[in-house]
Amino acid sequence: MDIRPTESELEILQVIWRMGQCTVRDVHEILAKTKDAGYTTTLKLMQIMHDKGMVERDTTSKTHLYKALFSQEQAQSNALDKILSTVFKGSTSDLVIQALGQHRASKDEIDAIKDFLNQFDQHKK
Amino acid sequence: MDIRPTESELEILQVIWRMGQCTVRDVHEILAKTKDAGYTTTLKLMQIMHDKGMVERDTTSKTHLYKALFSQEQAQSNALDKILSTVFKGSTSDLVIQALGQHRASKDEIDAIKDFLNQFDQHKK
DNA sequence: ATCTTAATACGAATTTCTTCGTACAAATAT
DNA sequence: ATATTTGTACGAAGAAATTCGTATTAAGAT
Repeated sequence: MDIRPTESELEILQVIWRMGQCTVRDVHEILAKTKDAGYTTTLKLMQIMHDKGMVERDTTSKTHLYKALFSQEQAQSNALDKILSTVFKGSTSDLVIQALGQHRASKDEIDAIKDFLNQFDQHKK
Repeated sequence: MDIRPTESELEILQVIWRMGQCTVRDVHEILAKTKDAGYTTTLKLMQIMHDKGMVERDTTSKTHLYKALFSQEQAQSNALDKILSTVFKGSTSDLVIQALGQHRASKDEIDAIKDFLNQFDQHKK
């Protein structure tokens, strides 16, 4: 399956990932807080996502229940691959340094990253 | 200006950034190696990018010369912001750790990142 | 001078994404 | 039972991105 959700699809997926499983209304109500789109717009998008095989749905009862067919981690991995090749010339370290430079991380976050790097080193040697 | 190049525009920008300045043919020939699109398609895209204010061009001679009006760094920053908010829930450390985990970095790259982190710490304290 | 090649301009077709209105069906309330 | 509310289906319009063909003009070759 092709994991390349569009902008709007990602907004919806975020809600689905957070809730694990949800209805069109669930999604719509959350999106409506920050955005202003009609209910049937959200419905249609979720139907299209179903057609594309991004989500599955349980149609047992009248109100359908949607679940994602891939994880947020997979979407993250995909998004990283894409920007690495399109704007970072493939350099992971450029990406990491840019990310750390522009969005300051907390001490805890930095420590987590350091730990990760040390673990990494050990594997290499 | 709005820095949100599309997929195709990014392919073109990569060439422009690399060469600093170039003609439609320059771009087209490089893209043609990996992709198969007509010359006028590339031309049209570059004209549109000009209309959008992404590139400037020198029309002194018949063959126009294009330059980017924003840097690769700006595009990187933008791309990072976008995926942070859409797939990483805003967590920079998640992004960094994912990036390091999935694309193995060389020893040098890891050292560069460590240096950067240490520098970072000092600023904080 | 004329022919050929190489360039830009531009309209238009195509595709993909987004949005919404309307129709209809099921569930709920009166 | 009937009316209202809540849901899905679906066509179609609108907008944005992509692609390409044709016309025209400028430069270079014969």
